[in-house]
Amino acid sequence: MSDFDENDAFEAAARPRLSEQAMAARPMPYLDGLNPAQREAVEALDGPVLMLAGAGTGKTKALTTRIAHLLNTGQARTNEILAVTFTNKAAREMKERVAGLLGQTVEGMPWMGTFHSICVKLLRRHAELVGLKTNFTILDTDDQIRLLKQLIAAANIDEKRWPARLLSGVIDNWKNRAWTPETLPSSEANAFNGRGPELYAQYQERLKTLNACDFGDLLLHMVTIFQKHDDILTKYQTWFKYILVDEYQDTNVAQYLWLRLLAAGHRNICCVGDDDQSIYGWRGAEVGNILRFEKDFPGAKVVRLEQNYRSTAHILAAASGVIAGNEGRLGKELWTEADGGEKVRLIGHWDGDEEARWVGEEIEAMQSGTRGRAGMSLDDMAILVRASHQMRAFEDRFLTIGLPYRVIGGPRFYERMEIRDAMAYFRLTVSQNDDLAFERIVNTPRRGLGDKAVQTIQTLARQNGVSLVEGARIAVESGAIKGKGGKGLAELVAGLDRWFTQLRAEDDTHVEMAEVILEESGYTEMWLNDKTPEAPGRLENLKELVKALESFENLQGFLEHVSLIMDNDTDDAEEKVTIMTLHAAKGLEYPAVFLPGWEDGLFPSQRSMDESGLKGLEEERRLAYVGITRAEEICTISFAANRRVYGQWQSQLPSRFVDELPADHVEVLTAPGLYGGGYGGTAGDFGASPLEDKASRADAYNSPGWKRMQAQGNLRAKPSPNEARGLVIDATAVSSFTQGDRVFHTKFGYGTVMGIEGDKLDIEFDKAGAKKVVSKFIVPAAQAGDVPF
DNA sequence: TTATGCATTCTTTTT
DNA sequence: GAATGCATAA
Repeated sequence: MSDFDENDAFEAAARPRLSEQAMAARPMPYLDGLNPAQREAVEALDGPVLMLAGAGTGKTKALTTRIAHLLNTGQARTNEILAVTFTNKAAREMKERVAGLLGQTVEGMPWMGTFHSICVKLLRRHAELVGLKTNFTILDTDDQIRLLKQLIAAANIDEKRWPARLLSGVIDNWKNRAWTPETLPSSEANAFNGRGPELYAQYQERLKTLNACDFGDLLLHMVTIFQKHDDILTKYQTWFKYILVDEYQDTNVAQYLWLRLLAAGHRNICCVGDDDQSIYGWRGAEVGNILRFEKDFPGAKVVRLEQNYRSTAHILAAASGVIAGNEGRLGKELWTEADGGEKVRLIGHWDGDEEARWVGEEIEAMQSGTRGRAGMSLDDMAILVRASHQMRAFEDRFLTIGLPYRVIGGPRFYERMEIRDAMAYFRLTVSQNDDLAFERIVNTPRRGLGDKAVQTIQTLARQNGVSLVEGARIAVESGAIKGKGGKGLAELVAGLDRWFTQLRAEDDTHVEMAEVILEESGYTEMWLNDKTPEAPGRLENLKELVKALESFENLQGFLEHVSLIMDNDTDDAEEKVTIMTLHAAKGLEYPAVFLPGWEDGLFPSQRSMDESGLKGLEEERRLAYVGITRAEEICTISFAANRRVYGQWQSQLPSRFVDELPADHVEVLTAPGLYGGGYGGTAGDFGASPLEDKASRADAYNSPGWKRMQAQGNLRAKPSPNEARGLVIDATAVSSFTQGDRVFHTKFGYGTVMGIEGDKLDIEFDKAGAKKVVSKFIVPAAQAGDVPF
């Protein structure tokens, strides 16, 4: 662990610099593959540098080469470089690539990581300065909300009108701006019905007593410490000789201050970013940070990377055309040596289901090779959506046709209920003071402890000034809780004590302990007895959790890791199409990209425009830009005329971004099927006058027939293929099934009947796994067998 | 205390 | 259409 330890760091380290033996002679082959701009960015080691790197211009290459160069020339040792990224994935990739460039493993770049992971490391050393102990816990959003709910209730505020989620957002915002309760400007006094500031202060107090902090605190506390303790700041300023920041356009004020404080020493700060890819304004990111860089660091060298190595000329031109609609850009002109390639493809559909169906067919076609193109791997295709609820239509469809897919970003592993429950048990075993963990699992599994029992425990704890576990102990000993609940609580407390001593004794590994805890607490049993279809999956996840523990030395280490890691890279061997949000796609690239749902209100998102006006619209436009520039060869944009919104059918207009696509670089595909041609005629029409065309398209959606259907409330204008084929049978026509029958379900595909309970069937679906389904949605497989899904 | 059914709100985007 | 919260019943 070549960390930044007091000894390690300041006793000018006996460790030799990488270079001292052979610096001058050391070859620099890594410089050869760079273009002039990249090379300039790599070689300008000293002083502030702003690298404006457009999409696909080899930014990571430049950044990693720069680090390799720093190490190779002996300007800095691995632990004197602070390299900050936003995601763990980016940090990992960076480490690997630096190692690759140097042809050796870079053992420990201890200060390469996300803002958050680096701040945790720092804060553990200085926790006492902000009233925490070094072993503080990091709350996740769930805990945070629960805590705020309590505070809101205690303040006699109607949680319905002023929900905890809202307050949590307000507080997050303040933290992103680096405002503590003490430094909160008066302009914020009215927030949360005027009670915001006071609740913020209470919340921070409460965190302190819980020895906990939330995500925003990690940054905020460090900024506070740096601002108040000159000696500490100086220490780090001196230590970090070189600072590198990835995705600078996404930094918020707190991160910006943190960086500026640290960089004030050597002034060797290199920020990499692209103002056109700033898509996190809603999370407090300030594009202003990047626009202002030259003012903040006078004499900064600005390098522009503009040669794109990723996309074809048409795709690049389409993206440039869209982003040109934004004001106040730093200005970059991306170019490529690649020639034309395919134009961006544009297609409209009747509704979201049809869109999903079409995309599925298109993917299958690409997989087997079309239009003179060789077959592509599913791994090379991605569907990028604006909002995660759009994913559903695709999942349903792909499940039906058995097309393998992976979803990036959905509910993450560590956010799942069973995992969080298990973790609460672990947390409580490690530290009985973890009140939030206790609250989470007192009655999970059911122990007969309801609200009233919990209240009794809380009162006892408060009266005696102890933790909830201690309160529970008192309740048990005094017999304050009677009956089943009392017994359950006694067992829980005894269990916690037992596990704690057992863990201490170290007779068992922490992995074994985890198993013991889940077993003895009755948690595993709870899911074994659970008959819902999700139960087996949850048990699987628990197993996976225990397995994940193996790579850690102890429970504490694992808990720490989990609170920061939000990755869910599942590197499964099978080829799969990727489905994810546009936000999640930043930094990634795929030969073929589908961009569905380009409809006004959905994309650009109505909410974004309502809340942030032109600024919001411009951020949406950048999101469009990010989406298009993910594509290397084929980019397909689509929109639907009708879409379910809140379960209600709504007619949609094509996105204004569709009109902003430069016609010369777009090929309009005529939609297949009955309604497909209704929005704009030929490619020529579209090319000639996109604006006029928009009107005609809109008219098509406002046709009398369409209006009539709306009025009738029969918005499902077109029968589904199954309805058309007479495959949807009504409830009165339920045929009877027996165990072992092969059946078909429009959503889950083919399967086998495993069991029958009344009108519900337990079915093991070939693709979708075990489900319980009402029999009226099921058809015998034979009947569906000739359906070409 | 828990289970159930009804009504309500809502869905951007996430370290 | 799903998830949450609330009221009522068991």
